[in-house]
Amino acid sequence: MSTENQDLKKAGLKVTLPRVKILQILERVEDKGRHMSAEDVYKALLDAGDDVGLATVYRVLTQFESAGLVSRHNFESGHSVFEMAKDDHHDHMLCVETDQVIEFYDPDIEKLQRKIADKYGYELLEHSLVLYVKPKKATKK
Amino acid sequence: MSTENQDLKKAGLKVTLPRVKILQILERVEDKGRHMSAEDVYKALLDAGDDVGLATVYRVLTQFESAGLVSRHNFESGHSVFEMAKDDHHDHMLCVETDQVIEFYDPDIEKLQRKIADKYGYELLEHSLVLYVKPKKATKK
DNA sequence: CTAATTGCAAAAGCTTTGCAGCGCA
DNA sequence: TGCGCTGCAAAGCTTTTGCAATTAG
Repeated sequence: MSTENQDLKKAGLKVTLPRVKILQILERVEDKGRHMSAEDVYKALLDAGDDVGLATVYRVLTQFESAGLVSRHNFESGHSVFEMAKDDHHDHMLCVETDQVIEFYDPDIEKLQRKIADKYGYELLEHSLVLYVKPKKATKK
Repeated sequence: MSTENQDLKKAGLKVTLPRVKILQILERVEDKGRHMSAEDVYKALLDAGDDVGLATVYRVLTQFESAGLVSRHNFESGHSVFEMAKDDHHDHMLCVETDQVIEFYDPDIEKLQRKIADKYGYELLEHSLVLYVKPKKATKK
């Protein structure tokens, strides 16, 4: 049995066509450094010839999020984007020109954040850090 | 003439009751370490007996943002919150228990962010950093 | 006076929900 | 077979927009 199906079972979700397809789409796009909105996933399904309702896409993505299979982000206001959940924490860099998503982890930044919260008398629960970037100009020869 | 009115004129906006009132509300709440949504501002206006339409609140807040008078944030998904614009850049700490907003600036974090973007071949344009925190437990005597 | 502004209501995105029928286990 | 799942359409929220009436300068 495929990995996707095992993941679904483990999450207590029935192995249905919409769920499997959506997982595959998210996995495939993962390599390209892109995140998808519910609408994106929906269109990808239609393009692939799979007739899945938009409401189902939303429901499935929400279930996946609860199950810890995917993470939801709200980079741009107005809509959510999703990515396959990773085991390790990471922050995001978003290229405003190519829409590329780069994930990174910096222990120093993590440490500084805890220190700052502490300084103000708080305990850090979680954080959201997004860097908006553009490609560096090529250096002149 | 009041400061608000000068700010409005400078922004090329006519000095109208809704705009003055909204500015006042934002300034007043500024001291309490809170940010307001459009709906919050709208309710505050009604409470104060000022009959301003919700659409106007949205329009005015958007104009203020364009004019650089206020900043818009999208901490929680689903809606925007506003604060009076500050001259200096700062990030936010959000207490999940009291809804208090603490603003902070850490030069080391700023520097690290530029360094990380650079490492990946990008130039840092801007960033969004929000720390979600809760009050530290009181230390035992 | 006249262009800017406002209020109301309608409409537009994104997302959720109710319900009847379909399908996995 | 039975409960979970899906599709469709309708509804919910936040925010925007069209338009006629109002108002600041």
